[in-house]
Amino acid sequence: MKVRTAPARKRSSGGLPKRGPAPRDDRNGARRGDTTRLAILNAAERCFGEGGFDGVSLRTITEVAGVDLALANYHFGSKDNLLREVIARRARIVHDERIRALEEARRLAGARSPSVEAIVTAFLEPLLRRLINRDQGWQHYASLVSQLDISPKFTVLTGDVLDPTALHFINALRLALPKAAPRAIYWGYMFLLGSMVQVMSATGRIERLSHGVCESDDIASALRELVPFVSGGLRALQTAPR
Amino acid sequence: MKVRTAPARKRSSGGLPKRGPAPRDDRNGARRGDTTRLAILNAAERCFGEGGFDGVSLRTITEVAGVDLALANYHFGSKDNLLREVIARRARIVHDERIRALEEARRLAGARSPSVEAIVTAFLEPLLRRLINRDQGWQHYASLVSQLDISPKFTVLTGDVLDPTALHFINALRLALPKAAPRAIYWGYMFLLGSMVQVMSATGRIERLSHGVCESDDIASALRELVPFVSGGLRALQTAPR
DNA sequence: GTCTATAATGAGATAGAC
DNA sequence: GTCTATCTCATTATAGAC
Repeated sequence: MKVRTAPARKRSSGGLPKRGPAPRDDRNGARRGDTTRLAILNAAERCFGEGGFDGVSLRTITEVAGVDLALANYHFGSKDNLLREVIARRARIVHDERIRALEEARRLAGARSPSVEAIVTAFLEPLLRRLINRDQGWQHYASLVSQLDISPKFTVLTGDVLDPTALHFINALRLALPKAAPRAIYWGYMFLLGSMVQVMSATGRIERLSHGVCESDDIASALRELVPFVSGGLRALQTAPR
Repeated sequence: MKVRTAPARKRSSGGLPKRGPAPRDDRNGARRGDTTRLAILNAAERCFGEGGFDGVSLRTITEVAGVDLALANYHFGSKDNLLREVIARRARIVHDERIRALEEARRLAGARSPSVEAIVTAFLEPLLRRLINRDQGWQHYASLVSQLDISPKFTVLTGDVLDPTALHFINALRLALPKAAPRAIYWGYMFLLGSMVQVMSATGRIERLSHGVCESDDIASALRELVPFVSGGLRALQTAPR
């Protein structure tokens, strides 16, 4: 995947669009193009989540969106950039909510550090709650992010968007686990990510392994195991011999 | 990815090849085609690991292998089947060694169950040890398996090969953690997988996050954190409120 | 902003000579 | 078993009419 500069859509040039008054097609005042744009964005999210970035073509995406093929490039410039915008849209929301949850945990803890459980929950809940609510868009987003997280090709892209969140929580964990070495905290954060990703990727594997005792899309149950697992794991890093 | 029946290579038809005596090209008695076959297998492993299954073409793979394009289909029938053989080759080895390590742990534990640490180590070590030794083939394999593990499209393929191992270790964990609910064990195994996958995928992300304190390819250090993390996490599942 | 049409390239797979 | 050549179809992206 080559990283290119985004062409086409000239919207951020500061002022108003050069053309005449924007045509409206619903009573909320959205421009006509915005609904196509949104349709492509949603279709791309679903297709990328199910098939992976390289496994899905713009043709498929625009078909699913019910729009013309050429509109993908018109609105997003390139497939790469479409992926970027798919990620950015929801990543912003999760980031903000995680930071707010972390601040709330700090407020509740007063002068002391929040517990590991509180920090881990502040990280996991904002995204997993939306999966518990069975929001399809978020489910596809979660599946996509999981795949990008593992793939060596996409770390640059995901890093730009996800690293700021990571640094906040690594810092919080450091304070909550004063006896753990920095190295342990960094790896611990990766393990937290990895465990979460297994829950988010919804591959259906746990159904097979458990003969139906567990279900990939029962995120509420998974979260009840995930928080103690990760918290217990992080605590164990404090006492590990080194 | 369509699952197809593998054509072309007629070797398993029971008897000897129909053609005359196999041409030899080295003193170990390998047939000429076997070295091409191996070259393709190795190139595919590397390319798939770095670019993902859909991100790499047979053209690229055969170029890397230094052989003609048509030979990929001649020897493996299809791209799908090539992937299958790439995985199967090493999965067998890891499976066998994991089972042997588990049996050894049982022998050492005598009448009691092996410790969680011993079970987790028996699972992790056979594969991670090869990464510690910086074996490039295994590194690419590990990266590939990590990606397949997350992708919804490939669970059927990976399941066939990897599920038997999983069931053995889930069973062992059940005995080592008698107070944990079955549900907790299944999810715990997934979290173990997820944490391991983060170590194996070697995306370089931890370098960025830790400003060089940790390194993606320092698997020995990662393993020293991974075993206590996972073991502590699994133990915490026993006492989790439900 | 949307459409038709097409450029330009790449994909997996195969037929047939050697 | 290997190679050349090619089939057939899909790919991203763009040009230009409306």
